[in-house]
Amino acid sequence: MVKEKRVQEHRLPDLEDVSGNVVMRMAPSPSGPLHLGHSRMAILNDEYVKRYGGRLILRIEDTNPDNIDPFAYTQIPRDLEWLGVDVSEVVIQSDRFDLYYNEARNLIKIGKAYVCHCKQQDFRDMKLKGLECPHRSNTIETNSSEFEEMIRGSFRPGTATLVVKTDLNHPNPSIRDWIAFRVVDANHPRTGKKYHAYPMMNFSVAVDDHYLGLTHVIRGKDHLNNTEKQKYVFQYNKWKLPVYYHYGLINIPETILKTSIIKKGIAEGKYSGWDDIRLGTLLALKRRGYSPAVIRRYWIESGLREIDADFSWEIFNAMNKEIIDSGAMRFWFVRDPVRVTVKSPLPLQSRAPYHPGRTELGYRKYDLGTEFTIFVQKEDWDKFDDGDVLRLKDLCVVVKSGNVGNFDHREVTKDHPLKIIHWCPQDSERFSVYKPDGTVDNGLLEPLALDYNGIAQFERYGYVNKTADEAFFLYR
RNA sequence: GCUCCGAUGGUGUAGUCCGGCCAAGCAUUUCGGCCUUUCAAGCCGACGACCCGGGUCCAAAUCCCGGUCGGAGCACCA
Repeated sequence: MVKEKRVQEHRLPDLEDVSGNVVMRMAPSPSGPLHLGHSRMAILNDEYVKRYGGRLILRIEDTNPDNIDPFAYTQIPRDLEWLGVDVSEVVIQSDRFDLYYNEARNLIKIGKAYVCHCKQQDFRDMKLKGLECPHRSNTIETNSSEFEEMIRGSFRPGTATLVVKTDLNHPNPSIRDWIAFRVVDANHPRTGKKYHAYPMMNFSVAVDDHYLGLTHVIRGKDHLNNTEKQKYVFQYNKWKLPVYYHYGLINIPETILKTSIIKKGIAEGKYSGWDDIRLGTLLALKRRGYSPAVIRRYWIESGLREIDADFSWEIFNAMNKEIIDSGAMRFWFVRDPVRVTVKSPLPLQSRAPYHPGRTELGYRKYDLGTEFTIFVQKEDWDKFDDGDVLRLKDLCVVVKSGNVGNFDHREVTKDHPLKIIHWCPQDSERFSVYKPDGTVDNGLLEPLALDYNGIAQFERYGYVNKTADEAFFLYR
């Protein structure tokens, strides 16, 4: 009697309160292209929209002009396309100032927002103590006219904010009266100096989430407090709340993700660009040869749970290998080469499959003659002493004698295993593999590989993404 | 400090809501074996976990209480 195996399928849990189609969103700020960390929200949202049907809105949150890279407006949609995320609609917050202003006016009218002129530090101190700021009790008329002045640009930055009233006794000080608008004097990449009063994220997000008709919101745990703040706007307007999910924080080790650091590095010439393979941007991952499918699979497997976890490159790479291996042609790349002369009584020909599991793809064949030059890795060759017998992969068995390998009739069998090393023919060309740790491996690449583009496996070396001139190391 | 959240093998997760089919599944790593003219891939097998202490119950990974540990937030950033 064999116990039936339980079949495991990694599937995201169902969403709550789904009636018909869902409307979801992802809301990156255009500070730069998307990186691995961002991809989680994109994939999760996309998966659910695909499951239930509905719409996925890309909302670009560009309400902080100091933190915008114009390149991001065009690159983010491209990153998403590469990920296979289907965006139904793109919304840019800097197009929607009028909406935010009107909603603010409304909040003022119902007595739920006021214009405050406190110094930043004073405002914070009073909140901490649960005290009311002197402007909190201003009349609706005063607040309305002062807000219009904020909009017109009558106030200098730091001298006026619009504050949403919540509860000064809220146990969490950060939830108490929070700032909804501030005065910004900056040149916005899209709107220039047209606007002076800028909405804060918590305000514009609440308004947009409502007007865009979101049914479900999935985002990181770092927004837990923001969600609480935003709920006040929904409550004051009697709007229906979306269902919120907050997934846990993922620590992605040994990876450079911070946009500010990357930007600085590019400016200083430390990195070649957003696609420098040392970075964790999607552009870099693409260049190294990762499949977008692995990113999707990894995040689906990680699920929606609120646990903080470490990102596992080990598992990520294993998943990617599974996806790419069958398409990865095998080639010989000889690092740190030494010249070896092979001598044989009869002409030799080598024959190595492009893929050992897919022999229908054919073989790499070289006619070599009776005495010819090959290159092997110094590290390999040095492991043998004169008189040692070894196998040159897919070629022949030789006996080492200095820098000569003499043909030998012995075979590799189960009872007599021989060490097998790879090699490349005389007319191989110099080739470099760039690694994500910033180092470069120089060597020789076999002629039949030179025109190949795409994911390859350099035998006994590792998987790489090869272009005409160079290759980027993926992993072993 | 305050508020909130979480805790399943080395790692990532399933199961927890509605207690029993869980002497805990899957993946990865490691180690064996098979196959193989790559230290690749594939196949087979093994090792390995319910944070601690109480409680409820016939029965707890699952419910309750208390600890411990970890994380996030506490900006005129998003």
